[in-house]
Amino acid sequence: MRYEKGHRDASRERILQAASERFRADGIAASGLARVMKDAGLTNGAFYPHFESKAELVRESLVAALDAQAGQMRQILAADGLEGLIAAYLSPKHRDNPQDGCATSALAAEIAREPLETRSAYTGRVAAFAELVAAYLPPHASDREAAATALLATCIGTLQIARAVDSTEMSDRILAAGREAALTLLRTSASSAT
Amino acid sequence: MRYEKGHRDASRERILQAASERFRADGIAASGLARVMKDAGLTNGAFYPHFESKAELVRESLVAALDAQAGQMRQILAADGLEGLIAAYLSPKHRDNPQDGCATSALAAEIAREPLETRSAYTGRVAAFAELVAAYLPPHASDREAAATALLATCIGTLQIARAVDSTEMSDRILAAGREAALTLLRTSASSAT
DNA sequence: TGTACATCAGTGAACGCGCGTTCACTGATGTAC
DNA sequence: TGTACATCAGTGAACGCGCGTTCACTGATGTAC
Repeated sequence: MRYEKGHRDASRERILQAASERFRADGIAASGLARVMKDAGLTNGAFYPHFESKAELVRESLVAALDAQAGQMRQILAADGLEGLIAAYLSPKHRDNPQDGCATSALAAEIAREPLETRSAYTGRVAAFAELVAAYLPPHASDREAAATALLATCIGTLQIARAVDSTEMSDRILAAGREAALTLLRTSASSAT
Repeated sequence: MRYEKGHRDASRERILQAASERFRADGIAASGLARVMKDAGLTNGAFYPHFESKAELVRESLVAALDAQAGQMRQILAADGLEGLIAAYLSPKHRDNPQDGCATSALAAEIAREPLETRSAYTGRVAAFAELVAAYLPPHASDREAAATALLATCIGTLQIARAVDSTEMSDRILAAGREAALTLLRTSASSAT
């Protein structure tokens, strides 16, 4: 072999990682492949042996980011429950590091404009997130799936507004308001009968 | 005058309207000025006598969209209260027509990457939205501003996820879950003491 | 053991295209005298 | 009243640039005989 075994796979992983960070940081449309490839330590031309098109890279890197996120969510939920997840999601650290954070809060509007195959892959992952969260809602709650989806939506909307405003003080207040609301939804779901 | 009085202002308004729709529909980075100008019934070159740069157009058209939205919100609130606003915001019609809808749900992530001046203009408008909503929360509620912000965030996050998923059925369920959660936040805010 | 060839991840220049932006010009109508 | 000029919103071609994509080539190492 001209390169050690696994070299090609390692390159592909580096491209996916670089792309998923770049897209979350700068947006999909605003990110060029040349920059992604440079971040991955490769040159322009090495892209197409790995991916068919930018659209395929978007889909694959989005799936990678979402699957990694699911793993992190599982860990946090196991350790600190839904309260822990809410605190971690609506934290200044998450707000200030979109490149390592939730793909939905960074890319939702752009995902809505992607080809069907990408949106379909996204849809499945979102449903999985909701199931993950629903499992931590009290078993007697009515429609846990819906409550879980709304809880996620509250977190996502809050983080996006917190990122868009230009005042740190106001942004912190928005995060706090979101945490409060998320906890309220959690408690309300806990007390609602089937 | 070579053109009737007000012609220039009318052109500027058409450019702003075309831009604000195009940006909300396709995103800022993915929208070209040539297309916007064509939508406004003008040619490329007529852009720069009206605006200094694309960044200025983004800021001005965003402000226009947000101010128009504030007017619509005021009307809906006056007629149907917060319940009416929630129903209108989290409706299939709004989901399916981003070009005429909420600028935040269409552009939040991109606004976060805009120059300070744009984010600053945005911040003021978001605070105004929160005030508008807060005025319809019961007067005895604790921290109405925070409750209003969280209510808006829930609506925004819900709409974005509803737009991103590829299944209409699931999207409808997401909207319903968001409406339910928003009403819960409204009721909880109403019953919380200062 | 030595030599010819195959393999293939990656290089780097080039393709056409649309981007944001610039600019010389048009042409209808105003004003000056 | 007639003529020369000023005004200015808009035209449309062009600028350099970075985009996604293509492709001839490299070079290290495998395999065949």
